[in-house]
Amino acid sequence: MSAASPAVRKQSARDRLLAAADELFYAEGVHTVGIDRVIEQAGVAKASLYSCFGNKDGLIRAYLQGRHESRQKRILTGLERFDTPRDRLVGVFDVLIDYVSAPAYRGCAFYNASAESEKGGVAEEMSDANRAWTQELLVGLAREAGAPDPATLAAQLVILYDGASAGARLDRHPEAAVTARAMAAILVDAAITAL
Amino acid sequence: MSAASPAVRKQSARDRLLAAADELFYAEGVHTVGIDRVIEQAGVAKASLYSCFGNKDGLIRAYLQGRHESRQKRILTGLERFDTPRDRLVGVFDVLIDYVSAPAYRGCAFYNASAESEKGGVAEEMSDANRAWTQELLVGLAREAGAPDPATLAAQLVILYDGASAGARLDRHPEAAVTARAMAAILVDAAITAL
DNA sequence: ACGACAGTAGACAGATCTGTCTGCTATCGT
DNA sequence: ACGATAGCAGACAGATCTGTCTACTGTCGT
Repeated sequence: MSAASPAVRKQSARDRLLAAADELFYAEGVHTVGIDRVIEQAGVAKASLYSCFGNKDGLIRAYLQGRHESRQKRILTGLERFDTPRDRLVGVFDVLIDYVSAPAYRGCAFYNASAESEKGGVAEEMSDANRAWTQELLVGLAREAGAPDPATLAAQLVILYDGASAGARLDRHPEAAVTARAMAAILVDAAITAL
Repeated sequence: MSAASPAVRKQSARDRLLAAADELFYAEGVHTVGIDRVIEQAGVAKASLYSCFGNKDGLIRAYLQGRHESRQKRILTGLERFDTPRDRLVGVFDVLIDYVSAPAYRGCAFYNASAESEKGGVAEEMSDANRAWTQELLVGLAREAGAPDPATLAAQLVILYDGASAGARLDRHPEAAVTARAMAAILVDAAITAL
C-alpha cells in the first residue's frame, strides 16, 4: 500500500518524552520544570521534542490528555469489581482513596496545572473536559442507582470528591478521602432509599 | 529615647509592594509573576524590595501571611452577624459564598502557591498554618453548637469547604459554594439534633 | 543499494528572571 | 544645619528558559 501505518514502534522518543513529562510536570509543576529537564530525563534530543509536540504548550497538552485518559481508565477499571449501581457510585470514592494514598500524590493534575497557567490557556481547556467527564459519569451512575434527582446528587458528590482531593493534597495524608467516602455513602443511601 | 519607633508611615514602599504582590501573585501565580512586574506596579525601586523582604521568597511569605490575616479577619467579621452557634458554624459557608463570588476569585491562594512551589517550601508552611487555624475554628464552633463529636463534624465541614473552594475555582462559578452551604446546614443540624 | 525517516548532539540567539551595586534625592529628628 | 534613614533609578552579572538550526547516525522498506 502507498502509506505506511502511522508508526507504532516499541519505545519511541515520543513515549519517553511523555513519560518524563508526566513524572516531572506532576511532581514539580508544568511551569517550574524546564524543557531541558524533560529531555534529559527522557534521554531524547531537544529537536525531537519540538518535532513531536511543536512547543512546550503542546507537551503540556499531551501530558494533561494522558492524565485524562489514564484517569478514565483507572476509574472505569476500578468500578468493575462492584456489582450494584449503588456500590459503583460510592466506589468512585474507593478508587479515589487508592489514588490519593500513593506517596507521589500531589493533588489534581488539572487543578495544579491550571493554577500556574494563565487564564484561558491549555490547562483550563483540558481541566474543563476532565471535569465534564467526571460530572457525566456521576450523573449516569446516580441515575442507574435510582436517585430521584441525579444531577443534584452528582453535584454534591463532586464537592465531596474535590474536597477529598484537595484535602489529601494539602494535608499530605489520605484521611480526607476516607471521610469523604463515608459521607458519600450516607448521601447516596439517603437519596436512593428516600424514593 | 535611644531607638526610634519601628516606622509606621502613611504609604510606605513596603505597603505598596505588598499590595502589588497580593494582586499579581494571586491573579497569575507566585512563580509566573517576576520581580520586575511587582516593582513596576508598586512604583518602587528594586533595591527597596530586597531591603524590605530579603528576597522573593520573603515577599511570597509576606504575601501569604497577609492573605492569612485578611482571611481570618474576613471570616471573624462575617460571623458577627449570626446570633447562635449553629448559625455561625453554617455561616462560615455564607462567608465563603461571598468570597468565591467575587470576579477576581481564583481559588485558594495557599493551594495555588503551594501547587507551583517545591515541596517543603514557604507556601507549604504558610498553608499548614492557615489550615490549622480553619480546623480549630470549626472544631470550636462545632463544640459551641453542641455537636457530640466536634472533631468529626469539623473534618466533614473542611471537606465541604475545600470542595466548594476548588469547585468554584475550576467551574469559574460560585454554585459549588451554594451547594456546599446547603450540605453543611443538613450535616450540622443532623449532628446537633441527634443529641 | 539507497533514499526516507526518526532520532541524536549540541551550539546558538534572544528573552527573562533573580539579586547586587552605585549614585542620587528627599525628609525628618535633633 | 546636618546626619541618618528611606527611597528612587537603573546598570549589571549570572543563571535559566524557550525555541531554532546545523550536522551526523542508524534503520527500514523497496
